[in-house]
Amino acid sequence: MSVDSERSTTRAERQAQTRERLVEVARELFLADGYAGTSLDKVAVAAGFSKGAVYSNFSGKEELCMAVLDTIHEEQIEGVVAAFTADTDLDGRIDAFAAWVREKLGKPRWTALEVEFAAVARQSPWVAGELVKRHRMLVASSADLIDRVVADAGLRLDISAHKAAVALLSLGIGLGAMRSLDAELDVDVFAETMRALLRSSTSA
Amino acid sequence: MSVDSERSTTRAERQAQTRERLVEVARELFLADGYAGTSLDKVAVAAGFSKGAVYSNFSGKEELCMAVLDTIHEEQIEGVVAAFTADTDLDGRIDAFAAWVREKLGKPRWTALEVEFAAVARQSPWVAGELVKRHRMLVASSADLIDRVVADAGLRLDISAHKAAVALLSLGIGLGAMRSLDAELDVDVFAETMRALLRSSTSA
DNA sequence: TGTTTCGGATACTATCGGTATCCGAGTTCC
DNA sequence: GGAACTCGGATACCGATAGTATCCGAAACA
Repeated sequence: MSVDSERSTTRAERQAQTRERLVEVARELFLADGYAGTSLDKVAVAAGFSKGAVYSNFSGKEELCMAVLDTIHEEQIEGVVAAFTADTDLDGRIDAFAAWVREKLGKPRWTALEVEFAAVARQSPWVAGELVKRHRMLVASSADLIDRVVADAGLRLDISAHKAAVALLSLGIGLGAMRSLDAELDVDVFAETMRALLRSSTSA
Repeated sequence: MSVDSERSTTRAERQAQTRERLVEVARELFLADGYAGTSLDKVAVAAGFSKGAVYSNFSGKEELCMAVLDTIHEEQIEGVVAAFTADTDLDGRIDAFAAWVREKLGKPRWTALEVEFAAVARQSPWVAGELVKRHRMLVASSADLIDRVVADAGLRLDISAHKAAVALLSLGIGLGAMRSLDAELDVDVFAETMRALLRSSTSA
């Protein structure tokens, strides 16, 4: 346990920095070129390391990408919650959320990565398990959020909040996937469908 | 131009048979193990040929998979049209369609392949272009179908048939992708969302 | 200061998509 | 009917890349 105040970086800190830098660079490359299109060597070199650094910080490509996605998810959730807790009425909140969706699905590099990585799960039980965990968590939080927002507006959904959450997430994923293929696809479909879902609710 | 009635197979016929057999075997393997999980060598050997046979019938793995997907699409479209032209009222048709969706999304090997292959498009302009062509065709036919069915029932959608088609397709894709990860996912969400979309229509 | 630990580098292997080349049966033309 | 040619499919090879085995040197420790 050194007390050398000069060397500001202990070994663990250095490794943490390395890991962070790798995730940072990998995030850019994965988003730009996709999962398959990004080799670990490219990531390592772009970060100023060798492939060995990747493997001593992650079990492999899958875990690296999972770490990248986790940083992305954090930001996305933040954005959604912000939209839905905006200090207006339900319509205003839906508008804010729709705007967020439009922005995120408009440049769909993120959803494309998400979908591509989900495909990897087919070959990797570990990825499948981790994604299911995150997915269930996401559905549960979304359902909670929907419940709160709808109750806040004095309504009661005809469909369960859980099902609404699944529908909206699926729609977002599917729309993102299609949009990443076809740039001309109209993304406003999401907002309209959401309104249709919420319209089928009665005042509590 | 031989008139030998005994040799039933000319060279072109043989090649067509080879191609057909390759697609057939590839379809099984792609559906079972996914795109990435299926090597061309496996396909060739399982079909009783060598990799050379694949490359003299297809430009590569992508074209082979596209051929496989085309055979699948043909069957799927048939199923959907059958459901929606069943000789009952709108509710009955929706029920038939919902049942079809439940069956197809329940064992989601097909949607998983679809989504995985869509991810390939990111690295391949050719795949992207071909998929966009098919996708637009599918949206257009679906919109037509919806238009006819809704008009048949004496209704008028609030949302455009085109947008409804995009929404339903996206939802199906997204739900299929999620379902292929999480076997416990409730697929009936699709039917409920579809009803919510159609409920937001007024009698013409 | 000698010893141990371990993060990261280097060298190597295996897999797989794709290319170049070859062979021989089927086709054509005289 | 036989010589010349065509081309579907086989074989051998290349390049990229995920993953593994091993090594090195500096930090941590006693």
